[in-house]
Amino acid sequence: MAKSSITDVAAIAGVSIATVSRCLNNPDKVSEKSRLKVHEAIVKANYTPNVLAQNFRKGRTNIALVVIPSIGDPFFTEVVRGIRSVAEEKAYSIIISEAQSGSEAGEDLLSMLASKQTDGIILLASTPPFPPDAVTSESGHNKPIVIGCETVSAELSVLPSVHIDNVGAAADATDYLIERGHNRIALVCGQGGSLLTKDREAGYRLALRKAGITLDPELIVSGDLSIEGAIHATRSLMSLRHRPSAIFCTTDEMAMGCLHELKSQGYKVPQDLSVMGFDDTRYAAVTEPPLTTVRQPAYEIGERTMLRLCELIAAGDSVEYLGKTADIVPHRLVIRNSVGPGS
Amino acid sequence: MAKSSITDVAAIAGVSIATVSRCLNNPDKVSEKSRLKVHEAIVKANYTPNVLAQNFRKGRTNIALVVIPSIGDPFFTEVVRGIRSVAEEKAYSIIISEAQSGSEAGEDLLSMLASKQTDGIILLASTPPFPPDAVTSESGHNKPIVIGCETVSAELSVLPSVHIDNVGAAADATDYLIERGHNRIALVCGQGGSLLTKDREAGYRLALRKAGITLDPELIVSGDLSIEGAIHATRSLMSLRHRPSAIFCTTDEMAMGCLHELKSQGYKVPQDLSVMGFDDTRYAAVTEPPLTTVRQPAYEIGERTMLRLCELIAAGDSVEYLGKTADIVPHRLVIRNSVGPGS
DNA sequence: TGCTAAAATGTAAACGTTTACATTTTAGTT
DNA sequence: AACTAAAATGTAAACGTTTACATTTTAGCA
Repeated sequence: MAKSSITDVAAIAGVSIATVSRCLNNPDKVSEKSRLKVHEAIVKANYTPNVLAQNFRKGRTNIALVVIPSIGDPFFTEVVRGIRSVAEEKAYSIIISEAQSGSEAGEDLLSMLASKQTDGIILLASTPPFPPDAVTSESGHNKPIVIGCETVSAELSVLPSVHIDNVGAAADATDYLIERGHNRIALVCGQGGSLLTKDREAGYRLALRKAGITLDPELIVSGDLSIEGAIHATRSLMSLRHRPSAIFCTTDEMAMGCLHELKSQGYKVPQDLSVMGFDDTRYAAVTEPPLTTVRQPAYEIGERTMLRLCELIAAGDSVEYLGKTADIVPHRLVIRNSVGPGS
Repeated sequence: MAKSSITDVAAIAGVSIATVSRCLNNPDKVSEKSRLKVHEAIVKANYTPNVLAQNFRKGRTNIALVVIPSIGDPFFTEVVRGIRSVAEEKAYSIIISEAQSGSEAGEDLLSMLASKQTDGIILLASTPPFPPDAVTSESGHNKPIVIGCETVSAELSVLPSVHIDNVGAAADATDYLIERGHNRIALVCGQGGSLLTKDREAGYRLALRKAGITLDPELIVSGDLSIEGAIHATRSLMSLRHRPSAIFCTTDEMAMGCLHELKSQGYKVPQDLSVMGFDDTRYAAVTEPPLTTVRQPAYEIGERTMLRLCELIAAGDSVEYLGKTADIVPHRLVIRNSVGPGS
C-alpha cells in the first residue's frame, strides 16, 4: 500500500485537508460529525502523518540532545534514565552524544550542536568549552540549554542548571574521613578542565583547611575519570615516601579502580587503608568492600534537568521567561564499609 | 541576525537557488566561478541549511534507532560505542531506546518505531516481539532492521544479524567448568523471553549432556539480567539441600551480584565456590576476585552492526540486495581468578 | 565563423504539513 | 422569521529544500 497523505484522507472523508489537520491537532475545533468521518477515513487509508513534514512545518523535532562525558559511567546512565522518563512523558526522543570534556574543540561542538536537529540541549558535566553567549548570539543557533550535575561559575551563569552542591558534598566526604581520624588524605580527581573536578577539589581543600590540616600537593592526582586512570593514580600515591591513610576518589568508577589496585598490592580495605567514593552508583553496594560514598540523586537530577529543558522549549522566544537559574538537589553521605578509623 | 535561506544566498551571489543547492550537494556540477561566489555569499549571509527542510525533502534524517535491553549494562554501552563510532563517520546520529524485552507490547514498539523519525533500526538483544514480516508489509513501515548480539531463529531470519555463537560460547564456558572438575554447575540466566537467554541455556545443556552429567532443573534460575536479580538467584541456589560447586552467570552484571552474595554469606571464591561470567565488561577485571568470563567483542559487534545497517539504508529499495544474513564474530574464554578446581 | 555537443544555469514544481483568512453553517436571541 | 454571534469548514499560501526539465552559455571542432 502506497503511503497516503492528508489529502487522501480528506478525499475519503469528504472534507478539506484543513479539517483533517485540525482533527489531528485541535480536535476540539472540529465537529463531532466530521471528526468521526475523518477518523474512519484515516484507518481506511491506513494513514500515518509524515513526521518529517510536520517537523519541517513546525520547526521542531521533539528531540533533545544530551551531551555526556562518558556513556559507560553508571552514574550518567542513571541520570539519562531520569531524563528519558520525562522525555517519554513529553513525547521527546533523546540523542546522546559522548564528548570527553576538553578533547573536543569548542567550535566543533558548537557547530555540531547547531546542525543537529534537536529542540534543546542538556549538557551533563560537560560545560561548554565556549562562552555561553556565543551560544545564543553567534551562529544563529539559539536552542535552550540546561546544564546538569555541574555548577556553572557565576559570571557564566546565563544557563540554568540542576546539580548538587559539589563543593559542600566533597567537603562533607572529607570531613567524614577527618572525623574518623584520618589526616593524610589523598584526592583522586577528574580531568583538569572539568568544573565538577574543580568544585570537588575545592570542597576537599576547604574541609582540610577548616580542620587545620595543611594540604600536601603530592596527594592530589588525576584519575582521569576512568578505572585505569584510577589504578595508575593509586599506584603513584602508594609509591610515595609518605603514604596516605585514606583516598578520596571523586567518582565511584575511579574508586573501583582504586580498590582493585590496593588489593592487588596486598592492602586490606578498610583495615590498612580507607577509600571514599562519590556518586553512589549501583555498583557501590557490591564492591569489595562495599563503598562508603556520597549519594547524588542521579535519576532525579535527570528528571529535573529534562523538565527544565521542556519549560525552556515551551517558553520559546518569550524572553521574559525567568525562574531560578540553579536548582540544587540534596546529596547524602552513604556509609558502607570502605572507610575505617585512621591511624 | 535573522536566519537566512538559500534564497538570500542566491540573491547575494547573483545566481539562482538551484545553483546554490547544487553547490552544496553536487559541487562538481557547478562552475568554479559561481562556486566561489556562492561560498562567499554563504558566509556573508551567515547561512546554514535548514536541516528539517532537507530531511523533509529527502525523506531521510540520518538518525538510527538503537533498541537496547538496558542502558546501564556496560556490555551494551560498549556495543553502543562501536555503533556510534561508525555512525559518526557516516554522519549519523543515534537515538537509544531502552526496552526491556517482553515488557513492551509488540504493537507499541512497532508503532513507536514507525513514528520515530529514523532511517533504520538496530535491535540489540531485543528480538522484535512481533513477526518480522509485519515489519515490512503492514503499517507502511519498512525501515531496514539489523539484529545485534543475538541469534534470530531460523524461520524468522529475514533479518540480518551480527553476533557471537551464543550456544557455542556458553558450551565452552560450561566445558571449562567441567574440565576443572565441577559437575554440579548452576546456571543463572536472563529472562524467559529472550533468545539470548535461550541460546546460552542451550549451550549449557549441550555441554552437560556431552559430558554425561544429568541436568538438575533446580540448578537453573533466572537472575533477571540485574545485580539484584542475581543476588536473589544466588541466595536461592545456596539454600538448596544439594548446593552447586560452580555458578555460571550468563552476564558479568549478574556475576557481580552473585559474587557479592556469596561473599556476604561467607563463601570464598574461588576456594569454596566457582563463578563464571559472560561478556567481559570492563568491570570483569576489577571484581574480587577478577572474573573468569567469556569475551564478546562488544565494540566490534557495534561497528559491524551499524555498518550493516548503513549498507541496507544505502541499498534502499533495490530489492536485489542480498549478502550473508548472519555475521558471526569470534568469542573467547578469558581466564582470571573466579574459577577454581571442583570437588 | 558556424555548428554541435556538453556544461552550466535557471525556472518552477513538488514534498506534506499547518494556519491565516475568508466563507459557510449552526445555534441562539428577539 | 430575521438577525447576529459563534462555530465549523474551506481555500490557499507558506515553510526551505531538491530536482526534472528547459534554456542558456561555453568550448571544441570543422
